[in-house]
Amino acid sequence: MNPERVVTRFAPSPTGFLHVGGVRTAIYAWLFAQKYGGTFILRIEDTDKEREVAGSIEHIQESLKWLGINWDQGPIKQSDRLDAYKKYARQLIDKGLAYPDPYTEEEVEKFRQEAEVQKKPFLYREHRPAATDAWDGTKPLRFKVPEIKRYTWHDLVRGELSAGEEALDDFILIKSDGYPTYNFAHIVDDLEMGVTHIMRGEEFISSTPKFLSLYAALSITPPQIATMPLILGPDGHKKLSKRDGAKDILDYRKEGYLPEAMINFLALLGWHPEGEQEVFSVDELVKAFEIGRVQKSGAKFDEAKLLWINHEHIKRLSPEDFAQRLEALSGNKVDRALAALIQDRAQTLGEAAQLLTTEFDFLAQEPSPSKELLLQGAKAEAVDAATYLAHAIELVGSMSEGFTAEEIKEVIFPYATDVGRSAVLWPMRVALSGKEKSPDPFTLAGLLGRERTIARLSRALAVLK
RNA sequence: GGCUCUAUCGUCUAAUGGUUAGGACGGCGCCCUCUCACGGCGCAAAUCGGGGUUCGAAUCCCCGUAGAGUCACCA
Repeated sequence: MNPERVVTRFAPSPTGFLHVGGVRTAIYAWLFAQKYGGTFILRIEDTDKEREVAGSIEHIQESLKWLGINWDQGPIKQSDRLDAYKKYARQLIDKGLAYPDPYTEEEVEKFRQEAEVQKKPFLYREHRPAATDAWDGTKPLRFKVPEIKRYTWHDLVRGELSAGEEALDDFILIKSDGYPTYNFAHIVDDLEMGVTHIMRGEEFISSTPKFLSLYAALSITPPQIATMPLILGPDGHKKLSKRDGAKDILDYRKEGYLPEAMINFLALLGWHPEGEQEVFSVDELVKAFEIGRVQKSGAKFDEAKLLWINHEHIKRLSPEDFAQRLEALSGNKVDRALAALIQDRAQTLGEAAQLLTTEFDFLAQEPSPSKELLLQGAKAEAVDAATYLAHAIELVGSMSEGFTAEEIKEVIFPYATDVGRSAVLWPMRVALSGKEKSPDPFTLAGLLGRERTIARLSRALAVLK
């Protein structure tokens, strides 16, 4: 493959947000272009003004930017290119391969219903008018399929594919509102933009013969086609849709998923390189990506595995990077020492941010643990626990040098091991954190510093007595 | 209904004619351990069914079955 020639594109329609299905198609097209040093184009297929949702284009761009999927060209809007479509439509008319549809929408709808009643596929070409007027732009312009035959083609993922004559029809090129259909516009655009490889979902397999007949009519060599498997919803076998709980990809950002984790997860949902590696950096994915290893069958979207991959990526972040991302998400300044404590514990940044205000608020809040809590896991009577705690306070108080977790452990641990670890460490830890669950007492003491440690321990001692 | 695609543990997948069918997630158990989390170790768990081809089939072929896609002035 000539690396200079690879041009791929992602061509969403601006009908709302991007969900994981669309994003994965974008990822594959982008990875492929990256791998071969090619060009990746963002094209907006806004030829259906009815379905267009305001703000979608910005939203789509923001989503791609968050993921780090950068485009080399675009966004190119199809609505800005109506002249180009007219030009090619004119070519087809001149060749006698396009004609205005004389029927009303109701009449066509009647044909369709008749076909359905007869349990036959609807084919407009069976009602193709014998003669038509010149196209004046007020009627839909239809393609006149020049040759009804079986088409066979090669798909980069599926191999040889073919479809019979039922897949060919006189489809609409230009709608009565002057906008082209997807079927026509994407072919013109891919040609003019020099697209070499098309990645798209399997819903387009059955219309591929239509495209191939149009390529032939325009004397174009079609680009390489790679059909992506569907992403299915978590329950059942249906294609993932907004109704099935498909979320806006930017919702994942809000919840504290890392973009690199998202890319890692989606890339592996329907593709896997050789070997058993599961966690990949984006660079590694680019290097490893092979279009031929894309899966043929659909994959269920498994939130649990996404969570796991996100956690893996969080753990691999530098502590400073983690803290900064946490700050970006929460909008608050984050204590670096606390951040270091929760980096291994939180599966998402959102969970991390929450930990900071709940389980890990012991730096800000003065704990006042009850006697019950102080003894809960201590395996010791109150009197004994009090004695041990008093001794622990003495030990800590006698430390003249540094006050790090390691040094505190050196002082306390031998004693605790001697008289019973749970009897010493549990009350001590609860005294410092006020929580049933928390990091170990040495870490806590190191964070709190000598004065606050002694204050908290003393307060707990009073409660025990 | 026509046309078309797909089919390995619950899930994501590896094995492109020869493996005790491998890994990961999730589940369960054990270890580490004052608790929680992290970490380590282990267990259960699959080739949709039936025919062929072959010394040998998850892999190739055929027939079923199941699921999916499509048959728009949507993409």
